Amino acid sequence: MEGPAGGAPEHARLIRKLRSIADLSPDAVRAVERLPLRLRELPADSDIVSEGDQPTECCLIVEGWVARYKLLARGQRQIMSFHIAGDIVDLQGLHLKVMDHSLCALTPCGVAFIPHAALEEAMRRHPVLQTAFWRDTLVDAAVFREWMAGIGRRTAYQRIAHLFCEQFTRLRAVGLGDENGFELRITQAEIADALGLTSVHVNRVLKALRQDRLIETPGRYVNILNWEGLRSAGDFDPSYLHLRAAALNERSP
Amino acid sequence: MEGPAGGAPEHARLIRKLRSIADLSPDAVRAVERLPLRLRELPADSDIVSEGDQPTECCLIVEGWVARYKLLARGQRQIMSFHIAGDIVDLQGLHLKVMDHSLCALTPCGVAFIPHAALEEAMRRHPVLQTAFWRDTLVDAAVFREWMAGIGRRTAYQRIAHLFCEQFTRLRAVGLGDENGFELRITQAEIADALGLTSVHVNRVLKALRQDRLIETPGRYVNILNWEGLRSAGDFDPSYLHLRAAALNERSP
DNA sequence: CGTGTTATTGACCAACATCAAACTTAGTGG
DNA sequence: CCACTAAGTTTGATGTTGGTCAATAACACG
Repeated sequence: MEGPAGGAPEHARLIRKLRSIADLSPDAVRAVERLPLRLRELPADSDIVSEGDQPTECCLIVEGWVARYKLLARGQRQIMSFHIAGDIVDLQGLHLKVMDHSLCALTPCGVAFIPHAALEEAMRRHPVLQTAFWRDTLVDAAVFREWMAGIGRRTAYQRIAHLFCEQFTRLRAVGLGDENGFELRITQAEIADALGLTSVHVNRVLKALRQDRLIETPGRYVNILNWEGLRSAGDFDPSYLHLRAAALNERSP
Repeated sequence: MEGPAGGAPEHARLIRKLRSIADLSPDAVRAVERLPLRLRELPADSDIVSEGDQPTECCLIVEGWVARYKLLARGQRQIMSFHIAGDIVDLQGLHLKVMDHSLCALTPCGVAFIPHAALEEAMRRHPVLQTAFWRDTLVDAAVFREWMAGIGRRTAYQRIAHLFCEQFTRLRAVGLGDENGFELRITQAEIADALGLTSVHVNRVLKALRQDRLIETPGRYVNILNWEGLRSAGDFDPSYLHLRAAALNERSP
């Protein structure tokens, strides 16, 4: 019954993620492995949680890409973060009872719901887990701040370069993504909604990034031709991701 | 020994703030009152904490306005939040050891430093305090998200209207601010850095807001002439502040 | 294959930035 | 109390990034 990482693959993803940002005791790992998961498959474009909901479970992403977004008055959408396997996307629901935004599957997704009560019990028994989960919500906030700085003060070219650096780094930190690139499982319109741009402009900037030989984009794949060039174009410094050194090293070429 | 709110005025501000977002037991209130505070007066334009620091205390604002900001590659500044009396501005330092941004006094400020150890001890003894502080960091994150949506998708006019609604609501929620307005203790350049604009453009938009009879700005004061107009111009809905009903009602005209 | 989605490109436009200068306000020191 | 100064506000002229509108091309999937 025990998988290669000492639990079901769903638990393993979560443990890998928590290990990328915090140090877990063996005891805590076992507690995570015992968390009850209610597994579900969601089609693309379906909401996982919606603004106004009062969830009683948290949602762990097992497979696929998820977006956190708000809809504004004139129907515009702002995506505030992308999430990948291992992320628990609504830990905040533990303490903020009403959702002030929505979460949506961008690709077909495997997700696992964990009752708030089970998480609370695990945290009570293992304060290190409490630290890890709180820390995780703080890292999310740090990413919000970095995105805010990008949207407010960086050019479209810098923003897209920065986004690619961030996604690549985050995927590598949890053992996904390849040596020199990653599969970008979102459309240009979704990039636009994340960066405060239009899809037309995203398309033009991507062309420029290709022409500058920073990336190649065969199909849905982003192949990084020149990491240092992309990093400096995007003014990317991964400190704000607060990754542990071990996880960060996964990125180096 | 007990003041009007049952403690020194510095503690009272913090309690008032925590009460605006969470329900505190009398026991927890007493624990907050016993938190050791190291008081300091800071001149305007001085950093309270800087990017790269590894603080061992948290900073409570007792008087004045504070900005959270990042400096980017080309010397541009993005302000990510404003803070007022009662806010603990770097609770995240409890779990993220290295600051990924800075905090700066915009006005002369009274601040109180609280050792991490004292906060941790209080939270261990009173789990409700732990909930309240975690919740506070989650509300901060909710505000980041709202600002991100504004910078990414709202016009300059909407953003400024929204900011004024937010500041007014937050000041009222902790018992500061007047019936129909508040003292705006920041410059137009600082508004610009918060909203991803230039000070020139902020100035022009303020003129438009005045001409539309939404506000008056005698000196540093923002007088709200038409709350409903300002609210709808800024597409402001206070849900994301996650204020308790009692605190929210302080805003109604 | 067809049909809907996504990507790409062009022509034109608007919001906001940049540059520069004048004006107002708030301190500061004599 | 008044000059002097520095900071902040206001305004105009002009430039640029990125938006809008629209059409076509390339995919993806049943």
